[in-house]
Amino acid sequence: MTPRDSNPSFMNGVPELLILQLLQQQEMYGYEIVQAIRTRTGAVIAVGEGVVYPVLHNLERDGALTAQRKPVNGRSRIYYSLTPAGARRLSDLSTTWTNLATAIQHILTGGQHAQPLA
Amino acid sequence: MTPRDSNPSFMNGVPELLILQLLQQQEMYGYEIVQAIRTRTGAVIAVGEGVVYPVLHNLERDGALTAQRKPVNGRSRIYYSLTPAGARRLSDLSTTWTNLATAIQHILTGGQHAQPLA
DNA sequence: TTTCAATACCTTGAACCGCGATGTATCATC
DNA sequence: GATGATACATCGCGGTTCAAGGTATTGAAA
Repeated sequence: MTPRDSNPSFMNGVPELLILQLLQQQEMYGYEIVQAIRTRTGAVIAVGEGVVYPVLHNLERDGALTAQRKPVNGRSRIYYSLTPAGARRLSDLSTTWTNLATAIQHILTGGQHAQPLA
Repeated sequence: MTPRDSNPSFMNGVPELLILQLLQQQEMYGYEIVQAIRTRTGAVIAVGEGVVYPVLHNLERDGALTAQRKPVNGRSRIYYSLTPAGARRLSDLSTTWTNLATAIQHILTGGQHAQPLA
């Protein structure tokens, strides 16, 4: 009864988190984001365009991003910027992620005192 | 061509990682693992039995665990132990996870020097 | 000059994982 | 003798992610 908002897996939403974080630092376009994630993580994380573009569309639909089309070098780019709502969303996801990673790290270190991740 | 084994999402397999880690410390049975994860993470992570039992079955099938049935207080428990293969698997997953979490943390901290997670 | 690689956008089908629900059975408690 | 905790198990749903494909422009190579 009452379908309710379905429960996403507790580990999902990382691409969204990364994208929001990147856009908080500077406005970017989709293709740029794909490469930024690849390069800044030393290719440890590589999300494809098939992941990034849908996320961007959803975030824009939800009012977390604004899009602005700009022709550059004869190529059409769509630059995305964080809205205040997007910043809030980033803040929430970031907190959730840190709690999660800390909890996992806690188990991995054998329940001892948490070790720094790096 | 050549169908290949499909690529799991880069964020999956965390329950498996946690279970392997717990079993490395001591042998445990399914129901116990469910609660151990809940309590040791302060309820930040709560995987249900619908997650744990299938993972245990798969790990046993893959030779990463051995199962041993023990009646305790008239209740039948199935205790699982890590095999050497399981220990290797844990080591691999653990490394992968740490790399991943470090990479994400690196982006979250704005590409500066990584901050300790806890 | 045509062909290839890179840029830049996009969608779609399938896979997989995790989730809640559900089911069985035993034990202790009330 | 009903309820709740223990302990096992499975199943279908749904969401995320993935690879693959598609369009179009630019610039370099062949």
